[in-house]
Amino acid sequence: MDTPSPTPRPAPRSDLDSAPGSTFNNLDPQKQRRVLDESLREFAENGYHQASINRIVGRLDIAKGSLFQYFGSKEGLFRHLFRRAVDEIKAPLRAIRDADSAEAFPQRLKRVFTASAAFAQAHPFLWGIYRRMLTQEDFPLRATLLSEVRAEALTFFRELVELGQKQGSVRADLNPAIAAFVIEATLDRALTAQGSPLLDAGLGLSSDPNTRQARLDALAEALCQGFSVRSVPSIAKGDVNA
Amino acid sequence: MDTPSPTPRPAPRSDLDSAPGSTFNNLDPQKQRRVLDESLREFAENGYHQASINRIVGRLDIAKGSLFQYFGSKEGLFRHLFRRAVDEIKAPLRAIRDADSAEAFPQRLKRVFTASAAFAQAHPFLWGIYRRMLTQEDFPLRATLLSEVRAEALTFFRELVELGQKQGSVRADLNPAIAAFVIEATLDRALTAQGSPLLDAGLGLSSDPNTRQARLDALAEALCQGFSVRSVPSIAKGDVNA
DNA sequence: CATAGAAATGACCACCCGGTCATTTCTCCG
DNA sequence: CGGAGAAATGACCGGGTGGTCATTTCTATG
Repeated sequence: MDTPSPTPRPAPRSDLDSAPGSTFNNLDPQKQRRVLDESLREFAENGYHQASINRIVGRLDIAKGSLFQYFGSKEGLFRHLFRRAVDEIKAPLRAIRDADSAEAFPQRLKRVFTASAAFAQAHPFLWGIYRRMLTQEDFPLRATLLSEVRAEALTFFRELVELGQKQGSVRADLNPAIAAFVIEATLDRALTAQGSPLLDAGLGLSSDPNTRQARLDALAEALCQGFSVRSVPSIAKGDVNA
Repeated sequence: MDTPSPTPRPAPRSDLDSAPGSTFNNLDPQKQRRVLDESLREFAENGYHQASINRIVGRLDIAKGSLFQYFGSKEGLFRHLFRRAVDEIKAPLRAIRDADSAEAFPQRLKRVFTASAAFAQAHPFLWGIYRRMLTQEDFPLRATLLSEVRAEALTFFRELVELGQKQGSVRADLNPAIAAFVIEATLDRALTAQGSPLLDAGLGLSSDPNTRQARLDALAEALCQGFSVRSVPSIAKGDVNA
C-alpha cells in the first residue's frame, strides 16, 4: 500500500548469508558450475582485490550484468564461493579424522600428511585462497574462515597427539597444544612448498610425486621421532626413500 | 647533434639496481627518512598492488610528481625500500649467528627464537612485507627476496643442527635439512601468530610480552626435546613459565 | 500466436590508479 | 639584484575497476 516496493529485492536474509539471488539457482546446473569454477580460479590466482570481475565475465563470455544479478556484488560472489568451499573441505577432513582411529600415532600422522598434500593438489584453488587469506589482512570473511578452519585443524592434531599419549607412542610430558602447533606449521609449510620451488628449501617437496611422497613421509617421521617415547634409530638420516 | 637527448635520464645502471635519482639523495636526510618510512608503511599495510602512491604523497603532503622524480615508478620505490630493508635485516641476523657460538643447542635455539620475535615486533613493516611476499605470487623481486632470505635462514638452522650433533646434544640420526625445515616453519608460524590473535591457536603468542616470551621458550624447548638424544623430563608439560 | 515474467545484455557511470610534464618556486652564487 | 639550475608542483592522461539499469531476448503458458 504505502510502499509499493518496486524493486523485487531477493529478501535480505542474514548478513553472513551467502545465498545468491534466486536467478542463479534457476540456472542450468552445468552453467552454474562453469560460473563457480571460473570465479574460484580468478580469486585463487589473483587474491581478492586483484581478482577482476571483467576478466571473469570475459572468460565465461557472459554479460557483466548477469554476474551482478546472480550475486549482487563482488563480495557477494566471494562469500558464496567461500561458503561452498568450506563445506566442501569439511567432509574429507572428517573422513581422514574418523578413518583408522585405531592405528598408531606415526602411521596416522603420515596418513594425514599424505591426504592433506593430495587435497591441496586436487583443489589448488581452494588451497590458494586459504594461503592468501593467512597473510592478507583485508580479505572478506578472513576472521570467519581462519577461526573455523584452523580451530578445526589444531583441535584435530591435538586430539591426535593426546590419543598417541594414551597409546604410549607419544611422550607423556609433551604439551599437546604445542605439538599440534608444530605439526600444523610444518604441514602448512610443506604444502606451501609443494607448489613453489622457491619455498622448497632443497627438500624436494616441489619435484615429482614419488619424491614428494617420500619427503613428506620423512617430515612426518622426523616429527614422530621427536615426539616418541624413545628414539627409533632404524630410520636413519639417509633412509629417506621408502 | 642528431639526438639532442632533451630528457636528462639519470643513467640506466643495472636492472636490479635500486638507486633513486640523484634528486632524492640531495634531500634533507630528515625528509628522506620521512618519505621512506611512510612508503614502507603503505606497502607493509596494503601489500604491493593495494599500496597507493596517492595515499603516500597525501600523507607526506608532497606532490605526486616529486615521488616519481625520486624513484621513477612505483616499482622503483619498492625496489629501493626492499634493498635497504634486506641490508638492514642482514646485520642483526649475522649478529645472532655469530654470538654465543659455543653455547649448547637448546640455548642457542631459544635465543634465536627470542631475537627473531623481537625483530619482527621492532620492524613490523619489514615483517609484514616479508609475510605477504611468501604467499603473494606477483610481488616484484619476490624470487630475489625469498631465495636470499630463506636460503640464509635455512642454512643457518641447518648449521645450528649440525653443530648440535657434533656437540652431542642433537640426535645423530636426524636429517639436518629436515630439522631446519621444521624449525623454520615453526618459528615463522609463531612470528605470524604473535601479530594476529586469529592465528594464535590458543598458545598465547599474541598476548602480553611476558607470556609470549614463555610460550616462545616452550616452543623451542619442545623442538629441542624432540631433537635431543634423550628426553629431559625435568622440563615437563606444565613447566612453561621460566 | 500473444504475452507475461524471467534472464541476459552491454553501454555507461563515478572513481581511483600509476604516470607525465609544462610550469612555478626555491636556492645559491656571481 | 640577476640568472641558472635544482626541486616542487598539480592538472591532466589513459586505463582499469566495481557497479547500474534501461533495454532486449528468451521461454513457458494460456
